[in-house]
Amino acid sequence: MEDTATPVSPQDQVASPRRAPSQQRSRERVERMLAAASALIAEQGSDAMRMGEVAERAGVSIGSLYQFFPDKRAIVWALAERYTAESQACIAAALADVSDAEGLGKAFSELVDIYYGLFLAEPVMRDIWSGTQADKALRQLELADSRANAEFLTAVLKRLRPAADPATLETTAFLVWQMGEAAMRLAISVERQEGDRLVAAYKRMALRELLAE
Amino acid sequence: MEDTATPVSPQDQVASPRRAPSQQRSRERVERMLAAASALIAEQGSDAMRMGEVAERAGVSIGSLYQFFPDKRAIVWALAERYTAESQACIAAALADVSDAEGLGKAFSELVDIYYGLFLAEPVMRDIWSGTQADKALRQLELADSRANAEFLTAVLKRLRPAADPATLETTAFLVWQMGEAAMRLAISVERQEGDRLVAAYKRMALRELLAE
DNA sequence: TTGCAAATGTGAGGATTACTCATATTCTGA
DNA sequence: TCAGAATATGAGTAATCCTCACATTTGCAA
Repeated sequence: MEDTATPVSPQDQVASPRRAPSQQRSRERVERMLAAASALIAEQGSDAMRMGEVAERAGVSIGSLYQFFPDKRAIVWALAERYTAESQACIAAALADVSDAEGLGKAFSELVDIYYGLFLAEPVMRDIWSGTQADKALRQLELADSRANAEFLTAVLKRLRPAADPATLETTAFLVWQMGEAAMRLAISVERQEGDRLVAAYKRMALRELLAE
Repeated sequence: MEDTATPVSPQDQVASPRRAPSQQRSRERVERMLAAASALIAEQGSDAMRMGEVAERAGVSIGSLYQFFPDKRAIVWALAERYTAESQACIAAALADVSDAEGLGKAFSELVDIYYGLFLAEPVMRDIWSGTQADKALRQLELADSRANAEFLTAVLKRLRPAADPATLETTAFLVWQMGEAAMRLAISVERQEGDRLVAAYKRMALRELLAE
């Protein structure tokens, strides 16, 4: 008795700028809007962020905000996109020239530390990735990002274990990466000391899996 | 000023019934409210659930709803609490008499299958645990639940590996359990086939960790 | 039974907030 | 120079959570 599934329900749609700023003036204003949003998220969390407050702090009208962002989530999404783009390059570089088990262990361990440090230090990043499960657009972005990152890991695994089934390696890499993100979220939501222990435990667990044959 | 002492910080406080129903009549009505909420969540998700709609479907006024639930999240929380209470007993039973590695492997594998099946079959459970990251009260409930479940696992590990450091075993069990919940959420958000593979990969990974020395 | 306090029931309306739109202003290119 | 595109504005709209003053029902002691 269900309706025929619509290909894309409005809720799932990824929000993109309603109109790309083409003039220098508007580009600067959009930057101010994002900066204001970022500051407010750091202070209160994205849920408590009010559109009127973003506009006021950016020194623009509420109408201007909606000129470039179709809705509230689009602003958060735009910020999230920047983080993923930045981190992706970093991850690619760290894993690019890994060629043996020892190298993987070292690179992976460092990556986890960097990520954990980022989560601890960047309230905006923390907030955005916490809300990730609830917001479908964000969830899709995170999944896409995670798949991309997992591919770097898959590439390394294929070099280290050429005999293994490629599909299995892909699944393993994707799972390990996602578990890492979940471990980070968990770690930052408990006491710092326990968080550290959990991250360390994750490292051991992940490496055991990555290096198993 | 208020005589009713409510020593609570509004944001983080776990929402409990504003007033426990003491008469038979009101208990039945509260049940109807929860049933209506459950149905609506199954249909549209808890985010799209409207308080007015819950009241209407339960055949009560909006005021009655707020007589027993301080806010919208409290309804979701009440439903979540039931699921956790139910599943906890099931988990305790499954792990209670595990005494060797083989038994753990079997019991754990079955538990994962049951959980995965539940997530796939129960839209309400799926929805509630998806929103878990965003809602602090829900997150706390899930953490508490997870710790409780991890304790059963810890007890088993202590029996199997009496020489190991207890604190390490506790961390391992908690992490493995949380990773399991994350794996479930991941698995149900991708294609069924990939989800199955991810759950299988999680099983291998978790068991390798649990049975390692 | 009767009376009364406590428990419960009600729904119009207050308050907040995301978002729109008619209109005004600024910019760009020919 | 000037038409039209891009941008800016903010009062107003709509949706929705939740309150509150008042009505009704229930439990129970006299």
